[in-house]
Amino acid sequence: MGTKGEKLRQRIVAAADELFYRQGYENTSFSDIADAVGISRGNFYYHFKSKDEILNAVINTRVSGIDKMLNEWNKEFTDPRQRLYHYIDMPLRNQEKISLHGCPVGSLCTELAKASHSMLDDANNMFIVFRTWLVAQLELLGIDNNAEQVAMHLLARGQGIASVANAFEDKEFLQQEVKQLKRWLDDEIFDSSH
Amino acid sequence: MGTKGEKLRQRIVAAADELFYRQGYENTSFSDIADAVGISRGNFYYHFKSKDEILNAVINTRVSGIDKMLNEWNKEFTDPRQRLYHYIDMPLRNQEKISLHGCPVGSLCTELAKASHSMLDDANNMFIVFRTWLVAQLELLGIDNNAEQVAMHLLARGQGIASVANAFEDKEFLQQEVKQLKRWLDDEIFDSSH
DNA sequence: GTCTATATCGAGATAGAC
DNA sequence: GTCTATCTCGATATAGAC
Repeated sequence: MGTKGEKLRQRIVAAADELFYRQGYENTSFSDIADAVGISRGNFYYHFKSKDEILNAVINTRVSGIDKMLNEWNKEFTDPRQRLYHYIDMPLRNQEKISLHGCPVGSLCTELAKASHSMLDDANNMFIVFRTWLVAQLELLGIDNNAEQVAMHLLARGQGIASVANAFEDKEFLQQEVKQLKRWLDDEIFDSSH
Repeated sequence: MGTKGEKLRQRIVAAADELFYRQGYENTSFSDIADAVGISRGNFYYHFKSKDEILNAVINTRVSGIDKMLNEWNKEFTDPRQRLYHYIDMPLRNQEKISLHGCPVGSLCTELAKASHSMLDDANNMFIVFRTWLVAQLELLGIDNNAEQVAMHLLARGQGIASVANAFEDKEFLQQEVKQLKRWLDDEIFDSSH
């Protein structure tokens, strides 16, 4: 509500978000987050009663952050093709972080899946927001028989690029693959739609 | 050396291998492994002095297991194309496990990368064994200018399929994507090579 | 070799002073 | 609201009996 407490809460979530991305959820302790924010562990529990609670807050922040970003893309680009190019270029714009820490969406889902964590379903919403947006762009281009399938394919291609670029810490590979994915979009999607 | 101790050691590694795949490395405790094998925690330390040591053993087992599997494929299929089809079909053959636990190669590398674990380089050898084999098959088909790049592309496609299938626990998606990847191989690689 | 303690540490979580 | 203890638990790891 604009109070000082709310702002601190946001700072905690932001710090946790960054640490979960860099170190993973389970590798990040309350001490890590508290240290990053500059508060004590005890104070931490005033704002979040459990680790699941902060994970939930981080996921919600990421989901709404993705949603906000896509809305900005919609304003920035009127042509659905440009929007899709911009999506595909995303790994390129974040190549430094991705080669170091993978995709923030996929690596969290992978971690939660391994842990059989109940919040995997919530984390999947990060994917779903992207997918919904992708489907919308594809339908604007007249692709409506298999838009969902193409959208899922684009998600998977991005995950494959991020995973391998991360494992090998290889930015050149990432760049190659983004180029190749753009060609695929040109040949298979854009050409076939008119 | 065929002693009883060696056999128990192998049983420990096999149990750890399975548990690391299902639960992840860090989520698996010595107690988990000891319970699975049916020995005490204390006995465990007679065979492996640290958790890193058992991780190392699991990675080596997986690397040599992959190597052995690929050699068997080489015997089973003489045509490099058949071999590549068989590679691409691998997620299909393991679709149950992959939708539940992801790719055993990629998910371990992702976990070790997040933890900044020094053994990530060793884990990457799992990828490299596959890649080397893929390059060999592609070169047999006369693809030698960009065989490495195509091999890396195939690795990444597999990772994308496994990651998303795992996050959504979606076998249908996995099946669709394998089909699509086969078409890509037909159109982009096989057609262009003659 | 295999076991039962046990040591040690760091994690999540709580209580209560201020 | 924020802090300093403190509790509890489970993990890695060790010691030493058998």
